[in-house]
Amino acid sequence: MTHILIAEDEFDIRELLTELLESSGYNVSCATNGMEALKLYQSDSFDLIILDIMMPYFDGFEVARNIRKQSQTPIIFLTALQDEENQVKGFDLGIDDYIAKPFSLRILLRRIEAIIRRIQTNSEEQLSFREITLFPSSYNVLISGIQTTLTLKEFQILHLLLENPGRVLEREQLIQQLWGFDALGDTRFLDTHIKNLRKKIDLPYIQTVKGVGYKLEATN
Amino acid sequence: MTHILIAEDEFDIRELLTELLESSGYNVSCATNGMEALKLYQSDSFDLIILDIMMPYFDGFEVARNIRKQSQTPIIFLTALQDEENQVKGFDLGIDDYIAKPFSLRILLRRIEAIIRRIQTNSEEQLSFREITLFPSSYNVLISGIQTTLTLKEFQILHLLLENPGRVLEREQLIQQLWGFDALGDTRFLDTHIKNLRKKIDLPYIQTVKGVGYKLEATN
DNA sequence: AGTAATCTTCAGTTAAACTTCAGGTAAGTA
DNA sequence: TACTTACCTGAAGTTTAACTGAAGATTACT
Repeated sequence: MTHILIAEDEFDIRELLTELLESSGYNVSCATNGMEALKLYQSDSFDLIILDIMMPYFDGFEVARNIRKQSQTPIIFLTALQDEENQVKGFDLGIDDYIAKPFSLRILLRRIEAIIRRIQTNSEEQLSFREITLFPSSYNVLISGIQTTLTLKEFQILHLLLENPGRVLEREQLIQQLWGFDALGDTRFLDTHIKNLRKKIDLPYIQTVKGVGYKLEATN
Repeated sequence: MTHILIAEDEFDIRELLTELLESSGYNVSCATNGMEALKLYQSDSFDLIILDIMMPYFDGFEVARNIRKQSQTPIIFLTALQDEENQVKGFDLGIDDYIAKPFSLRILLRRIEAIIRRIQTNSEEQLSFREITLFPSSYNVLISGIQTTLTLKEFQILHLLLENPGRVLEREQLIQQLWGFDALGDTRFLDTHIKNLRKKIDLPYIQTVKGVGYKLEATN
């Protein structure tokens, strides 16, 4: 999970950011001043750092300079200082983006995503449920750590189930998404794929909801 | 040398940017509209793309969407459109930065540098996977230390595979990138190149994902 | 122009994946 | 309990995608 460090002395902004980022699926840690930020940075690992400039005990510039001595972790300045000098100074320290307050939450989120996208092109994403792990980009599946070969349709079905754990996927919905047509006539072929998939993963997680569809859920 | 593509219909801005970037040591190519930009993009390779949004024959959004279909080359929007909607739309297409006109030359330069800094930590002049080593600039390939002669297409395919180890490259994607057209009719020629490539490298790393494409992955 | 290398097309083959089928089973209902 | 409906399952049948060797077309080089 992407871990973000926020250093910001104003309580309201800190809370706002934390809430926004956590609800977007990020893991957030907060510091209320520069020194705390550096301490946190040393004791933990982060994928992205958001820094206010004007903070007590080391300002954003100091913190950025310090971090850049040791790593290339992406840094975003989020600050009320709009003048060109400070922006240039920031970028020359090696920061990745400079966002002026007041800022739009939507755009802040997009800019964060843009940077994360850029650094994460190499790291492979994965979906997990219990002992099932699926790697969308390599079409690999691990069951209890053992690589398992699935056919395309099986893979796609499992992919959809893993994207919606616990939620029932209707038969028609599944067929619509994977075959691209509305299920009109005989759709028994879906049963066959489910059967084969169940056999291969050999775990009781794919449950039938009679009359509706299938869901991914542990029995207990 | 870092190669930048600028697509901008206004003569003055185009000249200004070109001069600025060339004097900063970049190699610059220009397009005056969206279609020209896409053509240039197909015929040459770029490290960064700067797009105006409002242009004749395909606007910046269209161009960005098209480029993102085939690659992750960094894109910056440089536009008079300041509203939030367009910014969000841009970032959701996968762009890296959005700069509103009028812009400061110094800051533009810093933002460009920030992005280039970010991607150059990943750029290599040598790509390896197990006993395969490929040298992009000299078109050489070593297999278990032995120099191997590949044809251009074979080399390009292997290059793409090595840039994305483990990731499945879809047939259409491969054809789009190496031949520059959408795969419509018969694409059996790809099979032939893969066959020849497999024969030459003689290692079981190029794996078929039936119905999708090919990936580079060791069997065990 | 002539030759060699490379790329593309072709067609037969193989193998995998997908769908159909039909009898059986489990769940829900009266 | 009988009945209905939906789902399960193994096996058979069908389709489709990819592989392959060879031949034809194109391109590059001398």
